Amino acid sequence: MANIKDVARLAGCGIATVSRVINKSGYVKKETREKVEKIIEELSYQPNEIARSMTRQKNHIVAFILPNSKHLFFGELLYHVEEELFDYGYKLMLCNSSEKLEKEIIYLEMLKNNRVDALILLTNNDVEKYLNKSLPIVSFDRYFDDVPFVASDNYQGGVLAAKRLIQHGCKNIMFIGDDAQGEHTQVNTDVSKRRIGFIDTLEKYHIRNIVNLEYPLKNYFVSEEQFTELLQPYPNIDGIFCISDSVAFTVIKVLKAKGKRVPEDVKVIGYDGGRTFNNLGQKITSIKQDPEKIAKAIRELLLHFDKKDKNRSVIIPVEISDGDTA
Amino acid sequence: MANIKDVARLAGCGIATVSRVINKSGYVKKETREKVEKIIEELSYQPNEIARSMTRQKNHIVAFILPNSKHLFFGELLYHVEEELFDYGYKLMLCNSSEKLEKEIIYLEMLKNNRVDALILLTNNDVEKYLNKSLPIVSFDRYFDDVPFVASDNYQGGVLAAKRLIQHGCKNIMFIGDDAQGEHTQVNTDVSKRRIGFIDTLEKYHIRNIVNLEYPLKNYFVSEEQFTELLQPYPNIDGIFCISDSVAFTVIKVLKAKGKRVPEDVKVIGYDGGRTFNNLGQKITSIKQDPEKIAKAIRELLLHFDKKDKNRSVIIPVEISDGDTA
DNA sequence: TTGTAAGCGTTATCAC
DNA sequence: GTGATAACGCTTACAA
Repeated sequence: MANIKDVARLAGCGIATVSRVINKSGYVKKETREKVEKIIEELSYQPNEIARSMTRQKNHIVAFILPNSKHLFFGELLYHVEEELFDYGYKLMLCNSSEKLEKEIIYLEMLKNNRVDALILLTNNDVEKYLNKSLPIVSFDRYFDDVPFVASDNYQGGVLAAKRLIQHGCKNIMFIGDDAQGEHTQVNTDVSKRRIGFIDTLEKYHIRNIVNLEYPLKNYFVSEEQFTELLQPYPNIDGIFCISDSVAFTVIKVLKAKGKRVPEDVKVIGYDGGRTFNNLGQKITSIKQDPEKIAKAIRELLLHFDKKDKNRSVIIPVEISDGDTA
Repeated sequence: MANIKDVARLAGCGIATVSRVINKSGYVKKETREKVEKIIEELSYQPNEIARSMTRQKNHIVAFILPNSKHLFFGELLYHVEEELFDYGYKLMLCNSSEKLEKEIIYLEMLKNNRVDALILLTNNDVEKYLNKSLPIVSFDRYFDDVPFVASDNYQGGVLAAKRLIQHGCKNIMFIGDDAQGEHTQVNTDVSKRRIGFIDTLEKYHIRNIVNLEYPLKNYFVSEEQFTELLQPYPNIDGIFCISDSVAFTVIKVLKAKGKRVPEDVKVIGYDGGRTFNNLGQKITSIKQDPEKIAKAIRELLLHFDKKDKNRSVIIPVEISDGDTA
């Protein structure tokens, strides 16, 4: 493969001049530039990015640490983040953590050695002390000291869900979901605002019968057995807001198994957007996050990183996605 | 950040010795090694991977070009591929093509400049002439000259689907799906064997009424309008095999809209595994690909790449995933 | 405007 | 066993 020396030699100039042409930096006489460009074309020369990274100590790569790419919402977010970065000349390194702190730590170390330019972090683990704060970092949905974050408007999501249930005449209302706790430790998350917005609104409308389940979920997941048991003491519930679509699905299944009709007897609202690729049955009513806007906000924060932004947060609006369950 | 020179200076030796210690290459006296290791520990020195890539002209990064990470099957495959590579010390660069030839070409160029070690290719476009064949490449489901590939056993998938329909008494059988054509050009794909295995088996069992729809799909997708029209001439169909779950969903919806019961009146089988995260309605009966095994096969082929393997292919078994539609 | 040369942080080749 | 030193391919002073 041709290198910068080859180009310089054939163009009859020094390598610095070639470099100037490539980078459009400094002065180069028009004739010289054209000559160099011609040679570059002929050799179909492309600068070696590793060498460039070497001098710059940067490599135009952004790492994205997230639990996995299998869950629909993550897969979508990942897709849009990649598109955004691509448009701005950055590449994406995919770091699935499977929610394991251990794997996150290994990746965090690796990022240093690989001189990755920036990091997008989506985790429920407390990785605070492993974070290299001199790197641009943007977190999604989680608070870390001096790390700007993007979140969808979780509080408003709770408000919307509450209003919908109230509007549909629900009187005995339940919330189910924990506040996104990590593997080993608790971490501060914006997700807990779903609950807060929901409860606040119910109270504002003087709903008195509220069941607030803080059952610790794993991966926002609850099994049918668990929920059957959790529901046992509350036979009169007529409206449920779930912290995720995944939980909502379980909830609906259990309700049906108990002979309840959804939405006639009990209304159920999930969170994430009710996207399940081509559903054959009921479509869940859900609070919808917008992965494309989220991706855009993350990219902006990350690539125009400014120390002053360290405590900035960007909140992306949510909306209710109509389905068949509430 | 400490570098190899710092370590050498503090350990009172030359950088070559430090390098030997780091890489466990060549002879180093035990005492010296221990001294160096101590300093490395103290400085928490980690070699700069960019510099290593510079000398090696390799960077331990594997690029994965695929349409997107939003579709369930792709998201799963991506997940398992990342896990496999991680276990072997490689990082994954995610390259969403959105099926656009143009974006694939840009990525293919970039891979050269970044000296990516290897490439996993999942595309319906004919990128043959943009491929740098000196790089280890593994393709999924597509044939390119001198590029080994991994595919699930598409032929057997067709056989299984046929047998299931026959076994359930279907007499008037339809296949729907094209043979995975790209944006601009046709490309040879293993996916076409789904059709072949299916038809072969029907013929073997002397089924005479076969409707073979080769309607060109985009992204394995067919709209309800399109399929309504396609079905029109064949009111007696009682069994349908679809090239993907996505198509199967549309098919089932149209059938139901026409007053047909599934599976009582018409049996439908899809392809990919019937995974739709927590389905509330019918679960589709489907031919299931195993993304974990596929990922493993890809990794093996890629990391133990051997020129002799250029024409190798690895076929991963499929099985039928029981659902409610056939 | 342009070229020389000094890095960037490693690995690998040779002498010693 | 070990230490200079020359690559690797580029960017960027600095000098001319």
